[in-house]
Amino acid sequence: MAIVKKTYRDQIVDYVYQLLLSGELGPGDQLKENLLAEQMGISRAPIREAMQELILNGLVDYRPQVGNFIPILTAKQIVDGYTTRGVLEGYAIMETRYQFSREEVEKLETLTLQMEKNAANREHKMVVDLGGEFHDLLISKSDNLQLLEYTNRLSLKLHILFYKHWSRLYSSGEIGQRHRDIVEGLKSGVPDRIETVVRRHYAETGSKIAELQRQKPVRS
Amino acid sequence: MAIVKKTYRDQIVDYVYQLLLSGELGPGDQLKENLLAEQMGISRAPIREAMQELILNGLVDYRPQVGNFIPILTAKQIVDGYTTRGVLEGYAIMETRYQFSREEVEKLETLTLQMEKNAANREHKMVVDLGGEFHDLLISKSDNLQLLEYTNRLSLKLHILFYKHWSRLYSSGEIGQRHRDIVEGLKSGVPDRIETVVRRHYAETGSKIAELQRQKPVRS
DNA sequence: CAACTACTTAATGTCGACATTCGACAAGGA
DNA sequence: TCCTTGTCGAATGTCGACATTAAGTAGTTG
Repeated sequence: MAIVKKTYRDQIVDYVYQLLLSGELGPGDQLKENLLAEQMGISRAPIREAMQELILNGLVDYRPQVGNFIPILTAKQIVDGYTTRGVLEGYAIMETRYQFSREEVEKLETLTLQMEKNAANREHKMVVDLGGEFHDLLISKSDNLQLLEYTNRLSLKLHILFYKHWSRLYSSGEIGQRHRDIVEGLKSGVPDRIETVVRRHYAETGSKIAELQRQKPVRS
Repeated sequence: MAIVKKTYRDQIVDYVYQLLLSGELGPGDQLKENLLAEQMGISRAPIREAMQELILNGLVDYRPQVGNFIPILTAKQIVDGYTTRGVLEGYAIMETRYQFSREEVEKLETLTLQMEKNAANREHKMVVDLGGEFHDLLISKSDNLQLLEYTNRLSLKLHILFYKHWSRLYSSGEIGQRHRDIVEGLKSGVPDRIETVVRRHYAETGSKIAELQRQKPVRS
């Protein structure tokens, strides 16, 4: 395992991700270049370059001459984000539906059971990790890098911005049912079927999160 | 009409677009920060920030500690790019298929005829402009900003990188048939139909351009 | 002659300081 | 009271210089 010497820019991006995931930074907060530079012991130049990446990935709202802010998404923006994700991943999975081996399908079913179990035990972190594994396996067959690029960027954005909500998203039963539907759609081999199931899955996830957001729209 | 005072960063991005569209810059060329700074009479800082945007939009390949280069896309990358565009736009149009008025559909048909006519007269620039208008009208009904963001970015990337090929893409008859198929799919109101037609349209466009690229893979 | 090494060059990566601009707040007047 | 205006502070936008690194080149050695 090679030790890659990352440029400051990448380190800054990761650092901001951590701030967001840990809750130290939330919707509406401003990312001040001076402060970040001071905290990391570097100058503002690489920070401003890292900002561009965060802006383009939708994790930061840029207001000229004013600053960069963590976006406050409306319910519609949340739903639209997940809908778009469903469109991208639905296609990726549909197109590669025949490439899954029997072992891989069984792995998906095992992951579903594990998710159900951990959800029942309130092991939210485990549920999230297992869900990530389930998701990664599903789209792993695609070799359309352009499609995967957008998919990964959008996944990252949604993950970082809404990670905190995941623990209250679904009941154990719902999680099981949802993922079983996806696996069944995949096993059916019918193009429309799997694509529709995936789209619906993300549409409903978006609605759920938008609903949670609505319950506490502002931050402390 | 307000005069918007653009930041240097945006001006640089536009400048690079012009260099690409005019052919002064082509696949494999390096964008040297010093040179750009000198040409525009500014320092390298805003140029490096503009680079981030170009990189994230796929118009520049970044190689750490080496430089930024205009990408040389493989045939598969070209096809994948257009395929992805078909997925995004196909969904956007499918979802809004009932929102088109009679006048707007007639406008689409008029544009198709005009494209045919101009293509027959070798007025390539006009064909491109009309095609853009056709395309813009088709996706104008969507209010999913996340979807439109990816769509627009991808359109821009493909437009800028392959603009030079458009003049030899299609015969007049092909252009007419293609766009008539899309309009017919829209008029049918059948979800699968219009989405499939749009996907196929872009898949074929991608194949065509990849083929042209293959004929002259390197640049003068 | 091939391969390895040290050097050189030219580009990117980073820094600290200065210039500019937005937004808040206070003072003044209708 | 409300609106306008001027001032001020803090943040972003930009600059020029220096540090670092990758790749080519010349030289050396087997």
